[in-house]
Amino acid sequence: MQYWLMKSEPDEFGIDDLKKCPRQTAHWDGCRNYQVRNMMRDQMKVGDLALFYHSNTKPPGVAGIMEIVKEGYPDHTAFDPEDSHYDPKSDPDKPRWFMVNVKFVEKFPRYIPLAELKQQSQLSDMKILQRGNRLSITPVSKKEWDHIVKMGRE
DNA sequence: GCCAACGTTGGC
DNA sequence: GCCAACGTTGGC
Repeated sequence: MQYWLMKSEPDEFGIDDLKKCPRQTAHWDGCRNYQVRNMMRDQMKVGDLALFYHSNTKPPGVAGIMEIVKEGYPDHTAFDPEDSHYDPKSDPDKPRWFMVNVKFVEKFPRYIPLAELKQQSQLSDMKILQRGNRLSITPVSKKEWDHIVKMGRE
């Protein structure tokens, strides 16, 4: 079982939106980055847990936990010319982009701002804290996971 | 295969 | 709104 951190802009889709979805489940569509595509297609497994990270908001930070409930499958929004994530180079017969389904697990009683994560020496290796990191999904170690969950539940 | 130009991400 | 970092594109 693995742990992840998944970024989304709450103006587009935040943890409260996920909670309001039918069965509190949604597909994580729109990723157009190959490294992230590979993680969703090859590595993320049902039962894995992920931190829901709110990016491009004030302040950015970790809002809660979700669970992977469906493994990588073609991102159909790439086939739809009307969709903002449309990619004509992705063919339904040979899909270029993949997504997973996630289910709401928990919203932390306490939102953890990025600035606070940066203060934790135990978290200094986290991908999200490395400069220049732009991946929307990154793996999280068990140690980092436990530390962050503890902060969120304080 | 190189690399300049361009687009996007995302914190500040 | 700015801009650093990084990915992608496309001419050569």
